[in-house]
Amino acid sequence: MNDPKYTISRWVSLLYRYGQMYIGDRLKHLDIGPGQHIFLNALYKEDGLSQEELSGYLKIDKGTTAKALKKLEEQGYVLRQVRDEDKRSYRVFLTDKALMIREEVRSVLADWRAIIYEGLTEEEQRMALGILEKMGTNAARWNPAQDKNNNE
Amino acid sequence: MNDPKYTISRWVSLLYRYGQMYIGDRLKHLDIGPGQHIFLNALYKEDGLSQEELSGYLKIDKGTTAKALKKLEEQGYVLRQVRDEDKRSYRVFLTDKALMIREEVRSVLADWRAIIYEGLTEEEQRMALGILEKMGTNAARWNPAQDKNNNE
DNA sequence: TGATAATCGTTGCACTTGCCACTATCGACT
DNA sequence: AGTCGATAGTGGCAAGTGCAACGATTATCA
Repeated sequence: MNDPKYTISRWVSLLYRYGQMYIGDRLKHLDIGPGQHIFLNALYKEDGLSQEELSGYLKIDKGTTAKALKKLEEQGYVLRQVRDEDKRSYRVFLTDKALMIREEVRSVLADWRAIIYEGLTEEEQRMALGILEKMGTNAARWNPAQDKNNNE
Repeated sequence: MNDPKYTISRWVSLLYRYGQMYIGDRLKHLDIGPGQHIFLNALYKEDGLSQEELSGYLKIDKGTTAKALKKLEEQGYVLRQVRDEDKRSYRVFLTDKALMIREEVRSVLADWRAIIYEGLTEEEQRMALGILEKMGTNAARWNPAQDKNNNE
């Protein structure tokens, strides 16, 4: 009787994994893996953040953030400069190379969204985002690990 | 203007990763990692499946499935016996050890669901599942990789 | 000021996951 | 029966992710 209700995490898992595959596939010709686009997009939204701020905003471990940004820097999509006010931290900036592919990266996400939104009414789409946001917020609020990166 | 709409994948990513963390944390005393509970649960629902059927049902790569089941077998939660009718494939069975923790495993998932459902009305919860299911189905239908495991 | 705690970032480790190549077996077809 | 393609499962590789330990810098405070 309660069986079907247990499958939310299965759908979430599927959506996450398939999304990673789709994005990775569409961006691999730019040498951007599924672990990096999320940082690019965050920086498209606001440039010059520190790694800690990125970790807090995306709720991603700072070690993971460091690795992703290191790779993005090696590929020339990003450059990091030490802050004068605090030499422990960087400011992460997008390069021209990153700005050049901005629309392409965004359109990949938009395409993926279109795929999973297929057959949903406008109303349902709005609701989907709203509900996901609520659930995501719940998840983030619960998680103790989040205390470490709580700089929003 | 279209910025906020792009964040679905971010919520999905967050929900997936935090769910993995939560489940991993709650089950680590049983030596069950976040990569294994999903298989246990599938087997709780239907025992004796082959690895290929599990892969197809969960839409998970068969290599990943093989590794997860190998580990579950080493830990004594599962045993695999070759089918007579087809010696290439196994039947995967739960052991008593796995059945013994069935309710615990399920309650962890139920707890996680309760956490992310917090503040949602019954109606919204139903809708959440329905919409996730639609989006998941869309994702699964699109993905070409899925052709390889399409045994549902 | 000097000692101690907190913070930003890096690195190593373990685990999950997907992809690909490979083996063994099965099925279909001549 | 013999051959060849398809299928189930394995193992190696690479990438993403979280965690914990660490170094460097900054902040706190006695």
